[in-house]
Amino acid sequence: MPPDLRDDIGQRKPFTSLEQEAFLNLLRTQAELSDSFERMLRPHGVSGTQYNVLRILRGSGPDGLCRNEIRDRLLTRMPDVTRLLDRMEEAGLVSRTRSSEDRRQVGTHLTSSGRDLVDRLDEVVAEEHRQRLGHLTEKQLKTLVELLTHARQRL
Amino acid sequence: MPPDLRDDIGQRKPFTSLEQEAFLNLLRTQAELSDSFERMLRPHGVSGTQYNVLRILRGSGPDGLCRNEIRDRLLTRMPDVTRLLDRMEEAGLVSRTRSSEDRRQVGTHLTSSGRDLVDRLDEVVAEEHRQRLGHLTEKQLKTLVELLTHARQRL
DNA sequence: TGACATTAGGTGTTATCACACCTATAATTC
DNA sequence: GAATTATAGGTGTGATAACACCTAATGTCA
Repeated sequence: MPPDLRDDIGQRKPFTSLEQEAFLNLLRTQAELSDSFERMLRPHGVSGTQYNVLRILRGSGPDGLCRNEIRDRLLTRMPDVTRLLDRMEEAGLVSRTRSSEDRRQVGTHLTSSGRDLVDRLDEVVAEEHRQRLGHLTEKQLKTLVELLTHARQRL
Repeated sequence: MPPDLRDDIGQRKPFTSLEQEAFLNLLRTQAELSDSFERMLRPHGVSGTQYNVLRILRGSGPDGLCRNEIRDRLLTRMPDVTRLLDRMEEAGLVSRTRSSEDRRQVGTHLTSSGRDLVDRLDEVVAEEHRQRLGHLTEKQLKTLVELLTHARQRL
């Protein structure tokens, strides 16, 4: 029998509701998986959010995407994408070019170095996910995805 | 049919593995729920982590807990609990007293104001969870908790 | 076409996080 | 019981996140 969250965080009282228990379990599980993910990325010099940006840009055309498009596609809310991209530009992972049609827009796209990095990371990332979630069966993973998707339906 | 994560973040390619899809869904769902939770707490002047500390301290004796105990019970890793507690002390939510047996230890406990706050928040928090997760059935919530607990079993 | 709103991007500033390192007290061990 | 190790807490510092606000370019419409 796996230790449940209450044992884990040394809580004595029962949870006050099933909704609360689900929320706290979600927080805990995400925190542990993300911590591990960030530690895996660290030696490669990028944060989880930066890796997310690299993947987003790899999936888009050679002109790249504008800041707001990137912001909207990020998994987590990030109010200061400008300086996130500043840092990535400084690290040589992305570069920016102001559009000539709409001079307000600045397209951000991968440099070859950025593309190399994200390509190289594919394998490590896949291995990380196998390590962390590979013990769940296909059916369990599918159910988990379904339930998480369903959980997001309430604004 | 609820929109899946790929629609949500404008991703064109399919996920590379079921494990990855589960991980990304977990990140996304947690981010949305936490954002909402933080927004709910904001008018009350505490962050999610601070609220977590308030609950931890409410569940412990009148002597409170030492810093490391609090750190270990937090849902998310937090390397700088000292200054987190500094801020809460400054806000009048907790107070600290150095132990006389072991002069290294400092017990942190709720002030009456801190206790009032966490008690008052019970209702709002319960309502928030109902709002956000109340559309899941009891069976779904239980399954979700089980799967999240299981997902945490791999170190 | 000129005023106004909207949109894209950026900046200033403060709070918070994160890491490495430091100090004081207690426990251990020779 | 002196030296050493372990433990509890704290500090210094740079990086990042968060919030409000600002500027420039484009759209809209009286």
